[in-house]
Amino acid sequence: MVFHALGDPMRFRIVEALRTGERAVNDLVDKVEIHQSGVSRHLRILQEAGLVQVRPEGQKRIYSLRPEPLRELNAWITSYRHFWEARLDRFAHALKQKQKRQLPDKKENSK
Amino acid sequence: MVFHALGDPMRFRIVEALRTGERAVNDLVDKVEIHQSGVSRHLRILQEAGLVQVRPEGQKRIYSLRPEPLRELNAWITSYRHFWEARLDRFAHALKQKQKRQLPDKKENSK
DNA sequence: CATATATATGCATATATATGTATATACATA
DNA sequence: TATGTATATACATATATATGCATATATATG
Repeated sequence: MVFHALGDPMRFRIVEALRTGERAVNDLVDKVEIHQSGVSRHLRILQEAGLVQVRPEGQKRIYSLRPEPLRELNAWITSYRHFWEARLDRFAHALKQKQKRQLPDKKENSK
Repeated sequence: MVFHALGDPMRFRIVEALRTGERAVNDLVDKVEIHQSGVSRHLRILQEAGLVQVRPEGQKRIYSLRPEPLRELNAWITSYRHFWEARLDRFAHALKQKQKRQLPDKKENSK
């Protein structure tokens, strides 16, 4: 749901625009060059994905980011970290071989 | 591009299936319940997004994850971390007040 | 209350997307 | 070479999506 919401370029731009702080709808319209109705609909989708929240202020409606889904996204991507490191190892192997000579036998419990 | 690629539920499942290691197309077909042609097309899209790579092995084609876009995704989400922490501070405030009493004046350079 | 401002939504439409079926392509093997 | 296996792709189609326009709704202000 979050990936889908961020998958649209316009919505991504809106999220990036909200990065620096809360914004009224028309402020966002000025940034992304689509019609106001489109921005409102994108905001709706972002809201349904939990990525933004609204706060009325007079006749304006102030949108801001909700950290929760971003935190979850971070958790998800973090769960792949071992995978990156495993990949890096391929290239880091030679380097480690070098290091072994510097630090002869440093707790080598991995196969 | 990466968000869009991961935004489709089937492609997300394929990525998750590749998490544990490389897989031939038919292995993936067994996991996600769509037709083989669909899986091939999703793999194409994932490949265009840089998320997977292929390696031929006999008549099979072995797909595996490419760490690079995931690393970039991590970099992107990390750039929002200060934002999360700012939000967390609202709730962490009371806790910090408590801690202050335990550790009276610990280098309080923040405003 | 009339009018202006800010935002959301119904409608129409063009485009994108996901999917299955059938088929092409590539490789292996008898 | 003929056949089987594995995968990709052309085609058709149903559905989703993004967008603008017009309008409804809500709030502020004269």
